[in-house]
Amino acid sequence: MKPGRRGAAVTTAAPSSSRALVHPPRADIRLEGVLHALSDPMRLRVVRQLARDEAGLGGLSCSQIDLPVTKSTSTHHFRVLRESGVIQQIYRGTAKLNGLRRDDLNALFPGLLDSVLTAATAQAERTGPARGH
Amino acid sequence: MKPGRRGAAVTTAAPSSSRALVHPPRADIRLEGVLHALSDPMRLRVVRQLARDEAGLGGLSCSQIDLPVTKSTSTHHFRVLRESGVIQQIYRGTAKLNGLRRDDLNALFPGLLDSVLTAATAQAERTGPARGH
DNA sequence: GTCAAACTACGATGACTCTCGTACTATGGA
DNA sequence: TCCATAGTACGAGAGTCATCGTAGTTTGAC
Repeated sequence: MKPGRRGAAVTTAAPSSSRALVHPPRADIRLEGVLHALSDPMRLRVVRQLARDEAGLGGLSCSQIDLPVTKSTSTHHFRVLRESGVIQQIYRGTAKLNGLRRDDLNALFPGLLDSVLTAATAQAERTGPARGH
Repeated sequence: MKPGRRGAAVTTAAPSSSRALVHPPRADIRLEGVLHALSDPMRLRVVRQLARDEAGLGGLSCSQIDLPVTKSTSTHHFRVLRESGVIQQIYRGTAKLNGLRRDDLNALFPGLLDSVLTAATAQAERTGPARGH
């Protein structure tokens, strides 16, 4: 039996390498799903790191993002983020590059992502001003 | 979550009737908790109805809010909303009046509540009116 | 071809959630 | 006093979630 990719949602374009990842099309992204995805501390952490990196390059690989969990748990969180429509993932060699779906999120839920990011930063400063940066 | 005095949260003032409800003080409200509370369709529905009513009076009683679940499930959702800091509840006779904690939320997470409400309305309009295919 | 790196799949486990029904308490009136 | 109204408490069932460990796949380099 094949790994059987469920769904068959539009995969925006030809991946730069080979394997394809299923992303929900913009119209299928649900507010409840996005809020749920963002309500987990680990996933919020991923999103913040992606946002911080955003200006520079095209994305961060999973292993570049520092999470205090095992790799398989990490995979789980990245999948939740992708399937809820928060992030985009493309294979690049053996790595997988992650980026926020800013355009889609802003089109559907104007201001939401930014207010969550701002709130997360504010809360982090409030809670632990004496910590990593 | 034992009902037992967790934290001794400040109950903003003398209740107009008698029984006291425990609310988290502003500083204890966590972004993850708020996002989680808002990620449930029923609770989002409650919050939207409270927002719609907001201009007028002081609050809606639980039974005025239309939810397609039993009373005990309803109680559960109101508690999650209260304990996460999203709503405020006060007893008024046999009823319990509910209102959004707008000031606290805006102070902690500027713009978040409004962008969620806007997003929820937009999504409802997108999904609701046509229901085409 | 072989090997390491990066990530996935699968199965398990313990915790939490949403839902309900039934029984209970508190309040305000007839 | 008795009763209806509004909501709570408790317990159960079904489901989902976060986490892990182990085993597997894909890719690129040697």
